[in-house]
Amino acid sequence: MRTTGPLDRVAGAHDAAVLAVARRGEPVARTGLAEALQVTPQAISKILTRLIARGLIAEIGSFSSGPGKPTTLYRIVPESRRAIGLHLTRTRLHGVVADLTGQILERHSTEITPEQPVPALIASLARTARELSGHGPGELLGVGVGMPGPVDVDEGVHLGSSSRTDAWRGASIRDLLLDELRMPVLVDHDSRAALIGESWSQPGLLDNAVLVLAEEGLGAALRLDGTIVRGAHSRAGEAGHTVVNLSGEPCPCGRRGCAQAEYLAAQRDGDPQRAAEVLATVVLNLVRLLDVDRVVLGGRSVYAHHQVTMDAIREALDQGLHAGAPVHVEVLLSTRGVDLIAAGAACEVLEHEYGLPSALVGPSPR
Amino acid sequence: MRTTGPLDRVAGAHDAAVLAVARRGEPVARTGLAEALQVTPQAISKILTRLIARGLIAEIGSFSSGPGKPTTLYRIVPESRRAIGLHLTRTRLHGVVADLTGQILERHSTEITPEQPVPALIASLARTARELSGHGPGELLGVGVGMPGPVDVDEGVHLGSSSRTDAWRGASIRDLLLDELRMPVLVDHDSRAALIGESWSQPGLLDNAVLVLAEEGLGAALRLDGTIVRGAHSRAGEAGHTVVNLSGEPCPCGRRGCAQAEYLAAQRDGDPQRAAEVLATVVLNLVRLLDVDRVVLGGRSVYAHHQVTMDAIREALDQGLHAGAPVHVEVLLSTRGVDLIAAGAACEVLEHEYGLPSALVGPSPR
DNA sequence: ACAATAAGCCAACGCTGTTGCGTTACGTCA
DNA sequence: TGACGTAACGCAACAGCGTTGGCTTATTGT
Repeated sequence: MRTTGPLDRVAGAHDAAVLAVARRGEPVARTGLAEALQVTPQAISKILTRLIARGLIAEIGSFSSGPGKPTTLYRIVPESRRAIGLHLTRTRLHGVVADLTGQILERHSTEITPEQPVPALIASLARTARELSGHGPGELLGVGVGMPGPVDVDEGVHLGSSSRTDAWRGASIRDLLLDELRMPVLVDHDSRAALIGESWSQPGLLDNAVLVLAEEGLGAALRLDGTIVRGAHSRAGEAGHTVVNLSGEPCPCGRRGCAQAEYLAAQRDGDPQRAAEVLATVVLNLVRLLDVDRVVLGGRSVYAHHQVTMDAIREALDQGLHAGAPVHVEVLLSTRGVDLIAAGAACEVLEHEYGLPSALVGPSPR
Repeated sequence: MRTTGPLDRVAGAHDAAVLAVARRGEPVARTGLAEALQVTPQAISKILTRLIARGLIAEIGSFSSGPGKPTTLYRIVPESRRAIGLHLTRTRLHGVVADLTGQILERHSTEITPEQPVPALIASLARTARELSGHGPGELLGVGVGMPGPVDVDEGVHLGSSSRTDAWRGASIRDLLLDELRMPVLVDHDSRAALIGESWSQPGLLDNAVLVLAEEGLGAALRLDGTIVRGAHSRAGEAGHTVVNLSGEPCPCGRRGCAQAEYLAAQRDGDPQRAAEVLATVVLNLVRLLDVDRVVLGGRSVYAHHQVTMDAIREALDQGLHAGAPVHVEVLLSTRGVDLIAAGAACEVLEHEYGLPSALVGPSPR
């Protein structure tokens, strides 16, 4: 987004809103957009002119129903921009290239040695990014990295996990990778990247949603009233360390009955049913507390037992919400599979460039 | 806020931001505001001119340090606007008048008969509002009502509690009271009103905060990244019905080990220590999940045992956050006491009129 | 008394979306 | 086949936002 004038914020927000509507894939028309953005059709013309000049939107034809001049139709140009997304775990590095709509154009996967020191890690990330950077048309916007554990997205540093010593703690992954690649880099928490990715491809649908990610641990990301929640220290989403069983399993974090401890214990005991029930409790707690209307599930551990997991969650929601009003909560399994986080990281780069700005007035008043 | 032009959104946001800074009570100067809002001093002059014309801001003098023309100082004019706030429970009706800064000017309390039918309830509310409307100078903006149970703030209707039959369920309290008083009315959930009130008087401080309210039940309100969370169906904040003890006390909502059930059971057993520990678990769960840096406690049940409660929460936070990074979470007891919710409801009216707008582009794209 | 300094005002500017009016392209019907 | 009504669209003038550059004002220090 440009930052010259003061009204660019208005223009930028409108541009982003039009792109969001267009991203859904269906052709868009002037009138519909005017209604969606609450501006006059004439303003939409100006906005579309800007977007067309930037190559993000193109005309695709016209549509006539009844008398009068036919409506001109426009579509997003997916191939106009690209972004690289990298999913980093302790043992693997999975990367994708995504176009402007979040569609995956190319994949690349590598094994990495666990507990790799930071310089070697940066080299691996850069190698995968370079491997992917050749594929696909359109301007390459940058590289997004999604990784487990708390991450400060503003500084691009990994804050270190709470339960163990960590070779990556405090590493300024963003700055190091930026120096290496000479390209914008964005580093964020894995589940947050995943949720941004899921909502990028279906704008508006996940305005009030949580994504629960069950990989090595149990994490979550929150989108409330349209905004991703990061929290005061960029640590929001630690659903794995909320207590669900006061007298339960001890957790490395020092407390008893953390959801993650209960979940892992059930898995260790070979009891996927109990694990699913723990997950269902976490989900129901989130729904009750945050009043989201959509829940997205992802992560290897969910994919492995998706049937029992989905059943347990649906049952818990049916029971738990029945007493109250007839609110409907949709439970979705991520359709991206193993690409979930890598694609999300790529979409986060797109969102950073072309997403809706959250605040109108610059920073908060101190 | 005016709605004529398209740029009023920019102006409105800036006006609100200046008011927010001024609300802290200290005199404000052009330069400081320019820095806080990230605009030029010249723009601040224009903004202040608008606000002075509306009577919201006044000049109070000048301040000279070193050579050069002295800095002109401005202050908010608290007495320029007023709002009425009503706190409704099953047995009592407590009302206040607050000025533009949220200071309480007058109180009025009444007993009401439990399970009062809706028409009588409206009459009681209107009587208290009229009683209060005479006090204090300044334009009276409207009436805010804070009440327990889920409330749809957009429609102004009480949605009915989840556990019992309810004479007020579905009552359009806002519309009925509006017809009666011919004055803007705003109805919201009690804990949400409370949090808005607390943050109104200290702008910016509670940008990432939860307020936990322990009255008849256990409720919460969330403010994340500066925005009050309402949720998809205006039901966010049901912290009382999150499970903390999978094999615990049965709850009227149908599940076992809900925080509220555990809390009330501990109180019933005359064990304030255990009740405090349940509350501490709820707070720690909220802090972990949402990464807030401030927690505000309120409600009669907290005031009665504030020492053990605060101690238990501080201890839990010390233990629970020690393993991770050195993040500091401040735990505050509300200073408003029994006025908490009534004052909050009044502030919610003020915020509706003079608060920061959340979104830049009108509605969300469908 | 005079210079140096800092704050604030005025006027012109670029940008936003809006408004009013004219143009274009279609379907319909005589 | 041609006139007419209709709906989408473009052009130009407009009001309002913060910005820019130059000038005025009020204080301190020499």
